[in-house]
Amino acid sequence: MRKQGYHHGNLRQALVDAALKLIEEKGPTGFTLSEAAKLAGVTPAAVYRHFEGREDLIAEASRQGYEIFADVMQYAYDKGQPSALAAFSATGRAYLAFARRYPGHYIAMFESGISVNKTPELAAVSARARGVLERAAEDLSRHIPENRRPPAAMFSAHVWALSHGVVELFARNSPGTASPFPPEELLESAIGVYLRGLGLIAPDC
Amino acid sequence: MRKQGYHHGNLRQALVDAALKLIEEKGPTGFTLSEAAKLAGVTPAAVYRHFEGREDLIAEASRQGYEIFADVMQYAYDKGQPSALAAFSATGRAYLAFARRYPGHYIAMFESGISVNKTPELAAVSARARGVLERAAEDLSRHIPENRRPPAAMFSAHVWALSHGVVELFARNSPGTASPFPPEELLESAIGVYLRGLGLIAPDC
DNA sequence: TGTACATCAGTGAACGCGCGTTCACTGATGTAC
DNA sequence: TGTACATCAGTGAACGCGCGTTCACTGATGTAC
Repeated sequence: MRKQGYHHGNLRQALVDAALKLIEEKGPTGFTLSEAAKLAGVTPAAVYRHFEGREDLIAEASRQGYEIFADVMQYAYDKGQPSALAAFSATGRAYLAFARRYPGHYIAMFESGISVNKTPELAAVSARARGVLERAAEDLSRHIPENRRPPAAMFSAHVWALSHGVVELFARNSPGTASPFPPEELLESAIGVYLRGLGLIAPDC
Repeated sequence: MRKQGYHHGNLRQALVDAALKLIEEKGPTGFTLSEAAKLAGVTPAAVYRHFEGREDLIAEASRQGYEIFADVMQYAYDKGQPSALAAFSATGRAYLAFARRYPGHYIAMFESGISVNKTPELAAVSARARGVLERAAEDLSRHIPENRRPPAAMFSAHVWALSHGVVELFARNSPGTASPFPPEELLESAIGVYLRGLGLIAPDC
């Protein structure tokens, strides 16, 4: 995607990529329109040919992140089938894997302060992602005796929160809160204990 | 703490309070030195009589937060004694309660990007807080048969991550990720399932 | 194939703004005698 | 109790900076004939 003359060729995506890189490096705070433009080899004013402004650019970065995120979760879910348990665990792992592989997207999605309701497209794709995890939870909840089955939405919220917490606290170098365990192990073991608590896997293994 | 004349009386703390209020309202991004000074009824330059600069002010806000946080956790732990289980659950609940009651502090501590190693005092008090949760986890882990007991540090990391995730995703109005459950219930139920998974509470109740 | 022209995607200069920080200053306070 | 003076905690003006955004412009591209 090198700029070669007056016209860039694919400036829109180049700007998104630049934004993602900057967000990853400096956080959503550190990201500036001007710097993203510079990184893409273009004048700040050029950005306005493709986006309404700074917020709009971040929103697009976030949208692309949710798109990947939803795909990744869906893929993990499908791969775990037909075992509801395997599908559920896989989506949890996929969450963490996504956060580690696409940190810029992750930050744009969850830490940039952009509301998921900023645009209809963003709302739709984030709903799709949440939907996958909720479906996995629902499948799983059918294996629990009906009378003491907690709502599936609660399941998925639990795992979502757990995954997000692990990412924020332990998968970043962030607030010095180093853990003696790698995040993957932490999440895996937590989900293991959790599923045992639901009576979905054998008590000792 | 009203300013009455040329001298303020307690400007240092007034600035911290102003910073906390602004951080709570606008996030760590939205917080500016100048605005905090204005809120305290003082010229931006006056801030430099009490702090080295913007970062230093945030660090102090964070430090005060950790101080309260550690106290709250300690109190919860003590109150749960002598039951290791009660003490452990109480610290988890205390985490969430703190986040809800002191949102400005919480954000300064965990979302402002200030490293816990910024100053020795900050490092010390954050270690104290973490220590309480780790001790609660250790007490609890003694009730698990030794041969299949996971490390206590892992426990506490799990609960810490879960609590943080619940706060970030569901206890804020933030990224439109509304949940049909109140955060307290979410955390309580998740910890319940988790403890059941550890075999520490009865399978069905 | 060649020319005229519309459309598009960039430029570059300029803007107003609020930021963090500095500096010499001055008003208020407290202490020594 | 009163005066002189050191210390302290503020002021207010100024700075340089980089930001997001606007505007009239111009160079490149593609299409019609």
